[in-house]
Amino acid sequence: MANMEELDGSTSNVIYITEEHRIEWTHEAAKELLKLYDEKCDMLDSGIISTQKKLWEFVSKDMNKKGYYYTGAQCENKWKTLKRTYRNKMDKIDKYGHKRPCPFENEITEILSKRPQESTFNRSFLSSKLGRLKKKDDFYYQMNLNDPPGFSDDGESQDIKNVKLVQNADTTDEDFLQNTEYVVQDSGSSQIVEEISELRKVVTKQNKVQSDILRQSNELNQKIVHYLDGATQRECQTLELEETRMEQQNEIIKQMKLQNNLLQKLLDKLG
DNA sequence: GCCTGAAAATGGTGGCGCGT
DNA sequence: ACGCGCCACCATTTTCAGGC
Repeated sequence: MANMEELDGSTSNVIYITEEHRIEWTHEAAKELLKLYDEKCDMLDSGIISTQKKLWEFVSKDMNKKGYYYTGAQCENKWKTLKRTYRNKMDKIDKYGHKRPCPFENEITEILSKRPQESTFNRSFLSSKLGRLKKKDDFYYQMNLNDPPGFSDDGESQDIKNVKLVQNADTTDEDFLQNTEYVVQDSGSSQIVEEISELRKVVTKQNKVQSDILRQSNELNQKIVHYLDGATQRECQTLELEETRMEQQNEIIKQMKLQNNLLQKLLDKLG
């Protein structure tokens, strides 16, 4: 590689640019990219990040903090390339059964398995799944590290451990980005992002468990309702049968009375 | 409230140049 | 031949402003 330009003063995480301004991705940088992308996707899912574009800006900023100087667009491109390479490899496995090592196969598999909508081209599904979770005007999120989202009732707490990521209609996305940057830097950088991500996972898990319980409860209730409906129906049928039986008995009694009358008249004539 | 068209967002793909 | 990084373009969906 001729005429390389070293952008980073440190000896590690060195990035080179060629005469044609082609950047190079080191193995470590790509691995970091996948890790950050996975994290940021979690934040996108939970609505902390509003769009994919912002996601790549955040990834880029975090990469910069770790000494990897790539733009959001470059990060996005790298992800696309990695995904394409991954798919090509998988296609070849399907077609020819043989396998050459695919870089970051495990990492990409994990990311795609968590987000199946990304593994195939299906925009409508993607949109319905992720959605634009919030309209820009509604964009108002609060994160509290002591309490997972939705579990805190003290939004005004001044506890320094707490972190708030807030954007309302009066703030621009850029303001929000900068404020978020400020808060995150002040509060311990990527560790907090990781904690948010972890907390989100816990909440998601709890929500899933709750959802499962509710679903099972609903199924049980439906069965009970179904059983009760059946019981009511059977009871109605029993009543109807009973009524019919009573009517038949009345009819029998009526006929017997007529018979008795006739017999009485016959006896009177005979004797 | 509904409709419409422009703009934005997003993922996929083809092609180019380069290196191996 | 193949892989990689990048760019440009396409198809589709969503958002949003404007008009009725």
